[in-house]
Amino acid sequence: MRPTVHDIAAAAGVSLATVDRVLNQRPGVRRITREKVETAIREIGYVRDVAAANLAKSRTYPLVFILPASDNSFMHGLHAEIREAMIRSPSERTSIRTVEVAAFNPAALVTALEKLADERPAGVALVATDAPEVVAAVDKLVTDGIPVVTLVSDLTGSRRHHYAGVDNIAAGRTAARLLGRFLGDAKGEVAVLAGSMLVRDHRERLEGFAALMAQEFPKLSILPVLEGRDDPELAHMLVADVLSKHERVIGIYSLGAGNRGLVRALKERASSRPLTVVAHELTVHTRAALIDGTIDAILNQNAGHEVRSAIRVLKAKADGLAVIDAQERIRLDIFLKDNLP
Amino acid sequence: MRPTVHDIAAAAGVSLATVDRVLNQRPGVRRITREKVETAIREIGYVRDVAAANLAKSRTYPLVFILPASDNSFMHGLHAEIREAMIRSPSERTSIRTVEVAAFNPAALVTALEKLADERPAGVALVATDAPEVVAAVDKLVTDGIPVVTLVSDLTGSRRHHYAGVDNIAAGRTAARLLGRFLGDAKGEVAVLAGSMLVRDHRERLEGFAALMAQEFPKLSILPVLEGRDDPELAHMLVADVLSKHERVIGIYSLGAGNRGLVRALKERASSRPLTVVAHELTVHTRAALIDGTIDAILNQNAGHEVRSAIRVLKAKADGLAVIDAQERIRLDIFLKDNLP
DNA sequence: CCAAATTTGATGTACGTAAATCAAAAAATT
DNA sequence: AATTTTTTGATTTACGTACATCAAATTTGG
Repeated sequence: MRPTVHDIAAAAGVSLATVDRVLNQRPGVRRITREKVETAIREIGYVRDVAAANLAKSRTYPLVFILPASDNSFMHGLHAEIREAMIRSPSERTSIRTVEVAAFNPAALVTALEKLADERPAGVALVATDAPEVVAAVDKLVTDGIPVVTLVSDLTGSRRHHYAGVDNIAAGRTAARLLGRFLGDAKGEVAVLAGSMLVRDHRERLEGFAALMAQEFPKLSILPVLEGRDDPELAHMLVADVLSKHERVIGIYSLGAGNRGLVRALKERASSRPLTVVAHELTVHTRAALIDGTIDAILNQNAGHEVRSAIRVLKAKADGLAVIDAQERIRLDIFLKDNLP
Repeated sequence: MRPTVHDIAAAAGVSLATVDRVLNQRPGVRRITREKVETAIREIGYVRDVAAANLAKSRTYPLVFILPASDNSFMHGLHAEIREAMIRSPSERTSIRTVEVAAFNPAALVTALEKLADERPAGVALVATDAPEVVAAVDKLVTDGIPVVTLVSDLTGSRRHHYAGVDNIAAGRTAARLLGRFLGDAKGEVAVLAGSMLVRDHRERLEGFAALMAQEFPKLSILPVLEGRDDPELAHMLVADVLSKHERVIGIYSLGAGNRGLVRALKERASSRPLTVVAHELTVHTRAALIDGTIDAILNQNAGHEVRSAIRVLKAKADGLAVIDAQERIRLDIFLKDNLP
């Protein structure tokens, strides 16, 4: 049987009330007594029964998700997963609220973060826009004792407790190797379509991609990055343009969202010269393109896992509990047409 | 606020005791009353607070894991993950016991399963050996109301509640495409190293691999399968032999465990002709070989996820609760040297 | 319509923790 | 030593559910 507060009391030779005072950091306990109790806790290996404690406290975990107001499949998917989590809220004792802020806009994000200081939620998850003032705002929350996790895009240099997202440098390198290996001995040019170089995850993917390409596949040269702003129309135009102007393009890496335009441009092109394409994020569009052979591989981050992981981590941090690191590592999914879920 | 038993009682116009009788299927309630209560439950959307219920019942979930006594890295890893889960047992209210049975031995497995009927654990997870008598034994447990999940290797045709493992046909197909694409235009032979064709997961991987190879990469021909019985020594011998005898081997698919022998054989070979290798299961040996370039890709199933998923599912089934399907899908990891965890 | 059987209600205890109150004891201050 | 202050103990209620007991009400059978 797992030890309870009664066992601590007996072991430390104090009353239940004193144990409670120590456990919940209530005042009115002498140093010596406090230490006696703490020793007893360590010695009998007591761990608070979180379920019972939450029951007694009628505790719920008010969580806030701050998301960019972006209109692409991935963000829609992320929203959908958060809605799913809201449905499960009653049984998980969470109460989740989402806040939408303008995308790629540090100021808007900072404003949203500052508002939370008074509200004091049990935890905050945010898709970070990478800027010093955002780091400061996040650090402020952390200092105030509010658990913070970054979602999808990290905020390096900040004191956030956790990052629920993939390693984007590794993703870029993986894309490079897939493209390089799939292209075999062929020589030629590779086009890169990104959303915006202002977002950290896109920058990191490009960084990893370019590094590995240069290092291992020197016979492939990378064309200047196309910034499609995750907009299907713009992406379509850019890709169609590069394909018509550059004869020697034999590979494309699409590292952002909004791949609808890319797929359309690929299907419209006149030349029948083979083209190897690696793209990010599994959506209805990329999935169809993978199946019909327009895209060769998709790198994906599972939004559902990211959301559930963020919630688990926030709850654990709010209670000062440990997390299972291996469980919370968000893996990079590689999908070929054969292992689609 | 989430409705409680009191709310049901008020809504149905009965006492708490009657609600309790209905909820816990205790006798002594008239049909009409029972229906009145059940309607109220549905209408106010009551769901039992499992945490509170488990507290009141002092409930623990006695779970049994039945594992083959195989001496390879993957099974060691699986054991390690179960030990980790045992450490977490107190806070998860589980009490986990493992049973080791002879590998590839239906009779031994059946004996172990039959013993469990009396013990009546809250759930059983087993690495299935594929045989009709095992199906019968599993179905017996299911009929007795004991939740059963298969782990790593499935038992098709049985009434097990869930399978915590990867889709092995898809894994085989994925291996085939990786190998085929990595080899580009090259023509030649491909060797396949398996553990045993008596195990379902190995059979399925081969099936998927052979099918996709024939369909999409006809210029690559598959040599007769080598059965290494997951034994490093035997695998070493078989691979060394096939490499020396077949000049035209340009690819290898290792779909079983015990890849230490394979790696050794690859490093020892004289010829410098390039060889593309896809193997299963990330272990210290395959990881090192991936990094040094001996292996080109590793397909992996995450044992930790499988164990945690099996536990979650067994607990949910024991309580008659729903599981989050997307969360419990065990994904096939594809590791290149760039996305290693 | 009465007795027996069944059904329902009322009530209390338990699970492990949180939180509050009030009294008693111990320590610190004068 | 007397007083004030601080510390500790004892006890109670609560969270939402499970489970048991006994009394009261209702239904059923004869």
